[in-house]
Amino acid sequence: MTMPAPPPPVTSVTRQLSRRSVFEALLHRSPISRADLAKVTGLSKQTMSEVVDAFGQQGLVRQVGRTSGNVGRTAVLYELSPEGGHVLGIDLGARRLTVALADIAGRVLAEADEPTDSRGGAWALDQIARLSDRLARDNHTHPSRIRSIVLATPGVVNPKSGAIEMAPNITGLGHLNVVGLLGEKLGSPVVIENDINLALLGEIWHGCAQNVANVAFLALGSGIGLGLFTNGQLVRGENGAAGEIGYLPIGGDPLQAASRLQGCLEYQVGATGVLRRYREAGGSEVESVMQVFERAQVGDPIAAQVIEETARLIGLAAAAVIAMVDPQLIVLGGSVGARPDFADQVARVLLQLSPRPVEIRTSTLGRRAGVVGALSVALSRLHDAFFGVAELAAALPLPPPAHRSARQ
Amino acid sequence: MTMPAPPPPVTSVTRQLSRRSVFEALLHRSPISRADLAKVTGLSKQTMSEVVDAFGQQGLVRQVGRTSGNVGRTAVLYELSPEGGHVLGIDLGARRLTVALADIAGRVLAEADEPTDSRGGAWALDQIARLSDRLARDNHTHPSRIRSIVLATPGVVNPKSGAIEMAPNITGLGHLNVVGLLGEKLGSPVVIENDINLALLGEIWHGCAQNVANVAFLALGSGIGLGLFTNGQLVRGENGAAGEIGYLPIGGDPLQAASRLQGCLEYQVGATGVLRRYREAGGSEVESVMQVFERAQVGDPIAAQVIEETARLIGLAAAAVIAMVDPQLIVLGGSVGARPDFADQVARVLLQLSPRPVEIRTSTLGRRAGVVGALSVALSRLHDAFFGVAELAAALPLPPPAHRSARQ
DNA sequence: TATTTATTCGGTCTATTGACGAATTAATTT
DNA sequence: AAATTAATTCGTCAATAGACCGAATAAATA
Repeated sequence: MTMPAPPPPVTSVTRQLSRRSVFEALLHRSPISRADLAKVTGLSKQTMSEVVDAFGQQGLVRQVGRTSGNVGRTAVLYELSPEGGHVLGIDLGARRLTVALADIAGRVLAEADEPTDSRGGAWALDQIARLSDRLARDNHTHPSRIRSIVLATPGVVNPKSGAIEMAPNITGLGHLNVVGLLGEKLGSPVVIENDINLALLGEIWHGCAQNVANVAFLALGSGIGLGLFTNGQLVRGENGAAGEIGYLPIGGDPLQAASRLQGCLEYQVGATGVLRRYREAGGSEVESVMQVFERAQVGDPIAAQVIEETARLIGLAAAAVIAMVDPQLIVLGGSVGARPDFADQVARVLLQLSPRPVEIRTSTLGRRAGVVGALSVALSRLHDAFFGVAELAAALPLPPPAHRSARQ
Repeated sequence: MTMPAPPPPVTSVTRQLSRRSVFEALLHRSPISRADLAKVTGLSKQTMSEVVDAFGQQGLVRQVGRTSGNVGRTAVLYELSPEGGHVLGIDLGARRLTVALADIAGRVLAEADEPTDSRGGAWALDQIARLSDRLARDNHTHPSRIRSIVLATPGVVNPKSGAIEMAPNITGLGHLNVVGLLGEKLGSPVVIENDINLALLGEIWHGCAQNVANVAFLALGSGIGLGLFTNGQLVRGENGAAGEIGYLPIGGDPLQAASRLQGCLEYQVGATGVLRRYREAGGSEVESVMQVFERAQVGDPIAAQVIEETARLIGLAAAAVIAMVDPQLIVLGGSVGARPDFADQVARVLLQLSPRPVEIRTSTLGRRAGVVGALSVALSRLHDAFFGVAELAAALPLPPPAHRSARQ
């Protein structure tokens, strides 16, 4: 068994670029010969051989056979080796914990889930460690091979510190240094990101929002939240609180106490809000929003009315998103939002509202979206660690504002 | 007089990087010796000399004296030469046309403005060409030295084609190929961008939003508009229509005919909306929003009430922006928005609304913001043309979603 | 035999290193 | 005070290493 690949030794910028484009080509045209790699990347065959040899020694690529049938000498085919590294995606929800394992090529090797330990906090972290460990061992991967871990969690994640600042649904998570603790338990760097943001990235990677540069993900479940992707980038906001659209001043008096505390929109369309509205409208006793939908389907007019109103408010929120960031697509997700019937209602509302309506789709990954998005981020972090060209990414900064102007 | 620098001959990626960092150092530490450049950039003295010599031959840098007083041999000091290239920023407003000229180092050389030719369309373009030409010649710069031009205009600018798709305030501009016509008249590449977006960039470059990665610019004048800057990038949206917050479903019934057409929020807080509300509330005859403000200042209670309501709605819009993109700062601009008294009112409203209020500032550049922003974009486009590392900027894409998963 | 793959061998470009001369200030001697 | 020497810094030269490409060559196969 090869050792885990050592941190790539310092190579010059240009070699790093070559390595990077070769890796990319390997990623996309999996079994491929060196000659073809040279054609695809535009590098010379010699450079190609050097890079592939280096990758081979690092354990990043492996041979997978030879070409045959073509005129001429046969070529050795290469692909990315699973030995190159593994990544872990974790979705820590209030109810359910999901963990997924993938190799460096993005092949999902395994996925597992359990009910979240209701004691929360440190217990949940232990549970994550246990489940991750099991997943790795069951797939013939030593946990030490895992190089990058991303955790999806509800709440606001500070983009600078990586700390969880508001985790309303999981008790005692806000007070823990999750990055540190989990990183220690699992033995590799952990990054935390908001679950809705990751669900959005999941849909972009493997779901219904592929190849779209401007998408919004509107999640409606027990609460409401938004993920924004513009210019091919996730919008986190200064404090990681972008997308907290529960606080949109829509659907009620924003100065009301309940609105200020819980958020004006969330007060209406959050699960408790929907139930409250149903109750206040004279509906019979129910325990979950799902039940309200069931009632509506069997002809309860009050339930239908409550749902219609919910769709109207979500339509307004979608219109606000459209007015503000002009997405190409809005994905509806979450336990309520992902219902096709509900999405239809929202789309109808939007049609009446917006001068140029935007396509609406329902999440195709459903509750897997978060964990898939976590994998995608873990993966791209791993790739960046290997092949990132950090200093190049920076845009050419403009001259300093302190400059004296000729006339002002 | 040296010839305008030729398009930089194809150099290798690594040399291009060196050139780039040397240029950057020159930009920021204006008069600097080669030895210091070497220290700052980390390049060797030898490479330094090669690059500086090349720059000198291109006319990009020039000598500006020698050091003295220090121990050791004196050093020749260099700075960016104005011969290196000039850029033009143009703000084509409905009322006023402003043009500014800067050199490659970002030094603003001159600025001029005139009332916009009211016949609009082709006449306005002619006017731009005339004014630009005069500005260049008055500053001993042949128009052919201008290498990059950015035009600020109201309306939606398609980010892909660069065409103006909705220019409500300037007649006949939407039907013209402005990029082509103006580029031909002025002899260098023209880029068009929405005026509010450019005002935002202006405030970020030289105004009140320096060194902030997440800002929103809320412009309130005859209409209302928003500029968004997140992760250090401008948010344009899929069709360039990001920030069209006149259509936010705030301040009225969004299903009303007037709301659908003009935008729900704009119907209330746009200039005509403010005047209508003042009239409907029984106010005496006025012609402009400014007059309403004047009335309020001399004690007209109806005017004060109308303005208070306007501030309330802008506060709601700001709250929506905060909920959605979590900026660090909101800049108020436009003829109405830039009034400090009005901004104070908005800030007060926001304090009551938002769980974590965001700092609010008024534009410091005022009506110059657009043209300054245009300059900043023209400048960074010029820099990119010289020193951009286009192919490197692309992020490492994730593996294709078509990959088969082990379990799904 | 024609074709394709892979390797080897120069040649070019870029950047670094160390040595060196040139220019200037500081210190010391006459 | 003037002259000489030392120290320091700037910029160039020459040699070298890393990386890339193109051409030539060997190998393998329809």
